[in-house]
Amino acid sequence: MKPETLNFFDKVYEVARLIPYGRVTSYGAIAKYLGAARSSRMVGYAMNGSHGKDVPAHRVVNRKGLLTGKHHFGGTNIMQQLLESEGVEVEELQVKNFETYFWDPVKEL
DNA sequence: CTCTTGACTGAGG
DNA sequence: GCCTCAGCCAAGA
Repeated sequence: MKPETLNFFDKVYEVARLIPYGRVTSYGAIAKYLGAARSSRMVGYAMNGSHGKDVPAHRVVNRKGLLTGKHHFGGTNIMQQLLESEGVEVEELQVKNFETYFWDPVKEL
């Protein structure tokens, strides 16, 4: 299929789906991979429609490893529990050893 | 068309 | 390292 036909949102979803199990990445990393490094906010904005799709949005956090989007997972600590169930240690909405779990699509793909 | 909203980021103090 | 400010840009009203 032609990538040109894919919307910005769709591209975000595809990259998010490529995030390995037990790993996390940042909005900026995804944006950069898409060639829109300055549209990091759009990545998060796009995740609003990620529900109902196979997008592991819980593996996407901000550059500090903070689970800024947890409010979009039902309002509770669902996002954190999802990560912990994958082996990612999370403490107070923040991923521990973030650099260790960090997965950069630009480098890994 | 203009204006607002945001799951962000980098630079400066 | 933390806090604050400004820039970024797509989508929706």
